[in-house]
Amino acid sequence: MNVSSIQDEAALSERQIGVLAAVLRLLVETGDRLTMAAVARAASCSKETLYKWFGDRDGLLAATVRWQAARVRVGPVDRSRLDRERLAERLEEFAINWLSVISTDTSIALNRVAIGAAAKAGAAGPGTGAADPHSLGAIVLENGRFAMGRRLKPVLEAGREAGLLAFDDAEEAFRTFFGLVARDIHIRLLLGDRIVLDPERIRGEAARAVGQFLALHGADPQTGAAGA
Amino acid sequence: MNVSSIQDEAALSERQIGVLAAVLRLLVETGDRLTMAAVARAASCSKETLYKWFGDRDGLLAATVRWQAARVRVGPVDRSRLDRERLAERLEEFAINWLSVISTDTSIALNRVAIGAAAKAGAAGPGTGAADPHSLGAIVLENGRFAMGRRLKPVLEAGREAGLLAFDDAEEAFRTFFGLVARDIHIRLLLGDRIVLDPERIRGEAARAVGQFLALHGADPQTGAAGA
DNA sequence: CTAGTACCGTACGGTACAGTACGCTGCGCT
DNA sequence: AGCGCAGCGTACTGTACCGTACGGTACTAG
Repeated sequence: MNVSSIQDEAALSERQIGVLAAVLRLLVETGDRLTMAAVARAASCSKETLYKWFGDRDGLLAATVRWQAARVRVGPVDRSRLDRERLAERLEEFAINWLSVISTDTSIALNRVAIGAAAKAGAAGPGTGAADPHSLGAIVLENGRFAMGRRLKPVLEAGREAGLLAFDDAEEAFRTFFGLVARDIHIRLLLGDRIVLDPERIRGEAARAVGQFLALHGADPQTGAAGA
Repeated sequence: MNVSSIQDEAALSERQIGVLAAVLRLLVETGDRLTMAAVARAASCSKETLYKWFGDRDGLLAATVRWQAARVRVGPVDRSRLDRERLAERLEEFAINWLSVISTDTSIALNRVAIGAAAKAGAAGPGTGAADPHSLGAIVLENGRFAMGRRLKPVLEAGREAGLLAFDDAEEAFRTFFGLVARDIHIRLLLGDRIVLDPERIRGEAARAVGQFLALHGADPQTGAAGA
């Protein structure tokens, strides 16, 4: 199906990035009613060029998702001397960043497209084994949920080494943090519920989530961890 | 757009229910590649009848979602004398039920369709005000997330009155519970990640979530609440 | 037996859109 | 100048599918 002249790490020309930006804009504006003709028009290029570059409608979508996902990266882990204050700050920063990203129009649009793609391909799967790693859903997951896990876990482990956190499994601890941050927000946004998420509110949500997480996994002098 | 000969509370005939069941089956099997012709074939009825009954493709989808959502209801709130044991049991029951539902093929398919519909209608909205209450997304939200909230909040409040729980706002407490139960599971399922959720695992997740929730909002003799 | 009703099966019109073919333009190279 | 190439714009093909129309069938009422 997907010839993909664009390999994973192939550099994108300026022009091609323009195309992807146009795709993203259209995706946000018109939902998944995205047509190749509309992309060509919006990007001032010909359909034939689109097919030459991206091989396929799916290839175009995948390239867009990959490209957008690549720009989510944020500041590196500052591993230097953790005290409780610094750790909480770091976690809050993560939470704020995460909430800011998932409430973005582009993030919502991309997640919706990926979920739609998963719906199309969902039934054919053999049941055993993980989902096709080239699917949009896998890409979004990989660059969203899992990337965040990879970035946060070192922080958690540093916190544990510094005696500030207590947990058995960093993955589990991260998932709890994830749940405390997102709660019902993500699914509501995806389903079209209009939630006001101004920076104020995001900051508040982040502070609450971090407080709760520390209440669960903060290392009290006397208590062990409460995790499963 | 949607003429909907089927009003919200109109009784569905046996035959019509058969059609909706077929829609659901096809939705699970073929993703949102659902065509009216396929439905007619699967339900052994004519397309014309489909249009007469449901007015529209959207109407058919909405009827299916409503019908399926209506069967999520579960046991009533047993308000009789709460002790800590009983409360935890009740919460676990909720969590187990919730996880069981959202990991169902049909639930996933329906959520995906609703999210896809939200994607199509997403950009046209005026921005202010809530989403169209007739949209599939709104229906799913109303019968899923919000129905669960309405059912769980009395339990939480009963727990508070019995001195077992401490929180300021039942809605906020519920959202925390929601986050602790679902964590990253729902979004991963929607995006096509294959997670094994056997009853064993579900029970474990539920127990953990309840433990964490009680750690956050359980009324210790000495401590106030930690909620925001 | 005739008329009416409710429905099945299928054929048809119309439209939207993926993917392809082709002509034309401008640019670098020799 | 002549050649090749990258790419724009557009016209074209094929297909999928929504929504409708129509003929045929079973069943009921009078």
